[in-house]
Amino acid sequence: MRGGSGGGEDGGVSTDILDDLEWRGLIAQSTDRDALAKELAGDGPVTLYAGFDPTAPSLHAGHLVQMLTLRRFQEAGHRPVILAGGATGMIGDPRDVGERSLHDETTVAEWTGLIRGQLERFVRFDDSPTGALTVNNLDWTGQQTVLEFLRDLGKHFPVNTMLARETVKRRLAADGMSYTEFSYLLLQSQDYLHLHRTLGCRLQIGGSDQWGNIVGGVDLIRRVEGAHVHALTTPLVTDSEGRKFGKSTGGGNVWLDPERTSPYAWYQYFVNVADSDVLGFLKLFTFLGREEIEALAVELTEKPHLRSAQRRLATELTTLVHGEEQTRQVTTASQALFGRAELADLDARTLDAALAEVPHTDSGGTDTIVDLLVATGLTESKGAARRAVKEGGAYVNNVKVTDEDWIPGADDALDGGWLVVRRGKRNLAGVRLVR
RNA sequence: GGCUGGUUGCCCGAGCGGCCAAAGGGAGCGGACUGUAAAUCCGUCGGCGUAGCCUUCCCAGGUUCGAAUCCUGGACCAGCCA
Repeated sequence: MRGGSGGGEDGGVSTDILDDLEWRGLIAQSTDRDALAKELAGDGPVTLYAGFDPTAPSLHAGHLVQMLTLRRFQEAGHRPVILAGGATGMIGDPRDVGERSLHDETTVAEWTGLIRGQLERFVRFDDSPTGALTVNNLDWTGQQTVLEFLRDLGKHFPVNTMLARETVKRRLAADGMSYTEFSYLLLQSQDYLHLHRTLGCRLQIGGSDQWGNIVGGVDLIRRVEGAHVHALTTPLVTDSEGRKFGKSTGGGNVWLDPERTSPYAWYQYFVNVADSDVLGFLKLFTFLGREEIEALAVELTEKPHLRSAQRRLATELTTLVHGEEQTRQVTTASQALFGRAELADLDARTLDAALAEVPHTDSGGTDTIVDLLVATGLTESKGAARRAVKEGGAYVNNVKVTDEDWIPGADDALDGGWLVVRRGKRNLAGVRLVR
């Protein structure tokens, strides 16, 4: 099937990438599927790309689908190109909800560098024909003049087609949209054209919300070059309640940057995935094969309380993003803190290691439970902390604390001087008593 | 450029001079039940030194004993007209 680039390097590679993607539920829309399948099966690697705009200093879990899909293609013998949107990030892809605020050049440049570093962890870079490349669209867009943009590029875009796009229609029906965002399509289309010309890129992938932008590039290439290239989108991943994947229950994003979302919190996010979502997520976000996932499905039905599927999902993804060492630490911490073992039985070393993974702080020993909840970040204000105590949601060393003025005594300290403070069922923090 | 309507807490949305830290819903949070799941039920949901005080209802002024509510100016959005 595949060209001469040697068998599946990481093993377990499916014989047909599109079938595998289909089975995983990773295909939302695509241009001529048969033609694409034929090209992918042809001699030599197909060069494909996905673009990522720097809209924040870090990527979040929602970006994983695309990155992992690039990797799936690479493992199937194709060449992935990662595009960092240094230029498009300055403009802003129109969303349904409303105009984006612009970030200044320095910020975008900085963020571009940061997300680029994160992206490069997911694919393999080497000199082989399937070795990945990274590009930045600022390199070919930054120097372009207004006249070039309007004459050479703009001429190929009928406004009526642009107006017919779903996002544009929705925005015009709601809050309207600036010319800036309206023009975004042209830049992304130009990217595809550029990569087609310079790297022979023949496939762009992206989220299903990118369909219009991607097809814009396909059309442009057909008009300018007379070539037929492809578009493939992945579905917007939501959980069974329709929430966008990668939003923590608190509402914020789950970030790849360990400074923003600790590896422990990252792991916990996936451990807590609902039963009804976990199998789908295993298909979408891991490289486990059909048999393994089916085995986990059986386990999920027969012994749901073990949460094997969730644990596996969390372990796989933490390893992928944070590495094996971190994963070992957070799983150990999770076992210690959520395990059935008595906290008092844990030794100082275990506690040190486990509590290092959760928010922790020092206390002189005169802080009340309310102060400790605030100091560890378990609650956002003293009011919220008092509420937590009043509602019976505050615990120290697994014992409920009901008095707002409770102050830890010397014999409350576990080995190593630790207190394990908990809010609700699963929000943990460490406090080290220092006197 | 003109006219009309709009801008309220995380989101949606009521309020139209005092009884408003602001109805209702959603999300979130806590509890019960479980399996660190879902569903359900109950509670909670601006901040603080919590029978009180402070900061909020696009922004800046003003009227008033008192303004989210009235007036003036400004910003932004929508619809219609040009």
